[in-house]
Amino acid sequence: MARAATTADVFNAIAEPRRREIIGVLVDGQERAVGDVVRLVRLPQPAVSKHLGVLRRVGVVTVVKRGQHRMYRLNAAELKPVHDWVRMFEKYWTHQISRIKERAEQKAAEAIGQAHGAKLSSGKNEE
Amino acid sequence: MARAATTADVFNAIAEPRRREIIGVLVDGQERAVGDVVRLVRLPQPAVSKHLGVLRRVGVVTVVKRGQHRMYRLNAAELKPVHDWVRMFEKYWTHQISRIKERAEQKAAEAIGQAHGAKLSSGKNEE
DNA sequence: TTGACATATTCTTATATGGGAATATACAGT
DNA sequence: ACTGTATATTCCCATATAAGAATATGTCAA
Repeated sequence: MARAATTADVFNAIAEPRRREIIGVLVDGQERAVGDVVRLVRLPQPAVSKHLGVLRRVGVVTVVKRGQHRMYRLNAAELKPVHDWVRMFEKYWTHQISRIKERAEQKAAEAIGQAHGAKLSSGKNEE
Repeated sequence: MARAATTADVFNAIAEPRRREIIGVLVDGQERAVGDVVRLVRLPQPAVSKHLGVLRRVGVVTVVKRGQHRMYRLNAAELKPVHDWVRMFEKYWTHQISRIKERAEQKAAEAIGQAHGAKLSSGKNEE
């Protein structure tokens, strides 16, 4: 297999910097025509159309035709999986002070792991 | 140009599901040998080594040799950019009740937009 | 040294880009 | 119908995978 399609999921879709830029333009929840996005992100129109196409296929944006314009709007809910996933690591940077706390938790976890008989590496040279 | 390298930045690195899985294994901050990761994620060892290589190049994990093992540890700080970016959209799902609030804000923004001279065509249609 | 184990690297191959250029499609106004 | 505007699509191409197989490298132990 090759790399997953950019439309495979949100994580792949937002991996592209320009797509994040485009999302940024729509962050206010307002709908915008393609041309407006083009002006704001300063990319060729075909490029923007393609990127919007990817975002649409993943559900991150929605479209509605209005006259000769296509109005795109952010569907932020689709970004929640990313937020949910990365929130697992929030504790690591929320308070720099918490490093001490982390250490403690780590030690605790370590102890539990040992008690549980979790077989880690074969060597038992670890303290 | 082709697609950006998976090692181009954290966003590209975590786009791969298996890599997120591997990160998940290291979420407790504990260091683990490659073999342990292999057992936990149930992927061929070369695949795991490659994925860990990508994560290491991006800085999401760190390695240290210990005997014949290579101990990998999560460096969660490198994931902060993702968290920071996606947090821009947090408000859209934090309280479902906030939809009302959003509407209000949207209206306000819309008004400002109009005043700014944003041209929105009239008429309403869909397919 | 020999052998067993742990991990990385080097192929190959099928697939998917993203950008640019050119073109097609759709719609609005006259 | 004709023209201008807005947006999407197609084609080409350089590049980068990710998985699998095979192999190489590195390290411990007897």
